[in-house]
Amino acid sequence: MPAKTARERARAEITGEIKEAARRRIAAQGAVGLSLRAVARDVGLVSSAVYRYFPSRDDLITALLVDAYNDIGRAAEEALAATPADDPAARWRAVTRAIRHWALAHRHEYALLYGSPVPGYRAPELTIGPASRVTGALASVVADAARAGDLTAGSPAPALPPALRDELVRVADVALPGSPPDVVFRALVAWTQVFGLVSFELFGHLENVVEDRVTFFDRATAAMAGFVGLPAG
Amino acid sequence: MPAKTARERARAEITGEIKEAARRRIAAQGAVGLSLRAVARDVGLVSSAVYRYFPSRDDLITALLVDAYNDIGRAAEEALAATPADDPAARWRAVTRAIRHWALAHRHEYALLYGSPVPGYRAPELTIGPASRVTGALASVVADAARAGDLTAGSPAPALPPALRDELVRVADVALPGSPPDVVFRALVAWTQVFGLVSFELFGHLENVVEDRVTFFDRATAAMAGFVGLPAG
DNA sequence: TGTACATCAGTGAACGCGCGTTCACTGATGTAC
DNA sequence: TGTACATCAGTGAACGCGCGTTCACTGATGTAC
Repeated sequence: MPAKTARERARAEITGEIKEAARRRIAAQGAVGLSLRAVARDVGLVSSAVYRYFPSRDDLITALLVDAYNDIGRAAEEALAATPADDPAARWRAVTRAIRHWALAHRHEYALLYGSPVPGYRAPELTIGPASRVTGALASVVADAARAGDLTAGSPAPALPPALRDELVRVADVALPGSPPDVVFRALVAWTQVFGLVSFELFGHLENVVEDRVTFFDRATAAMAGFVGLPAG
Repeated sequence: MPAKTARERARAEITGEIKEAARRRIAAQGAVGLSLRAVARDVGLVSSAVYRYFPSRDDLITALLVDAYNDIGRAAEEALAATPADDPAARWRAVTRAIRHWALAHRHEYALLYGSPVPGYRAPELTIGPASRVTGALASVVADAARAGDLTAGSPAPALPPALRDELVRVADVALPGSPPDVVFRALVAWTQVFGLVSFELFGHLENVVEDRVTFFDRATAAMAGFVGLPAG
């Protein structure tokens, strides 16, 4: 790698400043209303100058989307790495907690990732990789436990039709190597529960229902860990 | 009730036309981008005329929100009413299916209700009643079964701290009369799972994961019915 | 039943605003010889 | 090391657009006597 020129360093820095300003705007008003001109103003640039860095508003949103997926993914992976491998229930708790914490600390970014799609915006293929990191962290809690033979029976498995079993085998190959279809099935159900609960909390649907959110979340994910068959260490 | 005057009838009719046009706009482009002027154009009115019917754009959105909550609530209640009371698992299936069907048929309205909140828009108190109808239908499946003594053990209950138990007792009073805290707890977890899964499907997070959505949804909600302890009839 | 006045729906122009994107330009940085 | 040219970041004006909301008005509908 040749040494970076002044121009290259300046470019990287200003690209970062633009994204940072956009993140602040999103934190304040959400991603839908994100305005290139406002971002330019915040950075101290003329609006047309932003086009030297991002070809369009959509490209800026894509960059932020990718960053956010990587960010929440990293948080989940770090939580996983910090928890002993021989306590599957604790690992599930750690990863789900990390997801919730990241979501609370980045409400509008979470909404960008997991809320209603931004109208008129279509996320390109390149977001798929970063998007799968969080899910990968959750999946590996289950897959590691399954491979180690640590899973308890979990909830009684409903009879899965052959076509669905085949699909689940394919999912296992990609995300939960070594896990049988029943386990993959329960992991997917628990996966939707985690994000369902986080979204409900963030989007106001727990209002007047559950006030002690931390405790409820912990018990809920613990119950779902039991559903999946993850034993406490 | 005195007979309606021509003015009153016209008013009701045009109010309906405005809401209908707004619904079509939302179906096409989502609620965030909803424009009073566009709606006025669709109805054949000048934009300022809409203000004779709704004092502001936010009030129009509120009206649509209330209608949508009532609509999905009604769908859930009808599904409940159409299923024999002595088969709790079938009732859970019927209500969750109704929710998913309504969501698929009204994607953007679902997003308005359960997706990211519209920035700058704060739903007023009067939306709470209609909002609780769907949830009430789900809750009564569980509560009816509990009152009839039909619940099986369900998933092993994690030890709930006293403060949370108290909260759950309060929730039971409002929504699940006669259900003990453990049952309320599991019902809430299942509730978040249903909407988590529907949202994931609608918002594109099952892409490249599960393709046979109908089957997966059915088995997932069946598994969660088991988690709650709802017996098959 | 007819008249006089009050209510109200709808009009059309206007206010003030912000948006994404394009384009010809200037001046600084980088590169090749 | 110095010069000549190419690259590129940033400028400022402009295009064309749509938005929510207000306001004075006209004409139709409703009400009281």
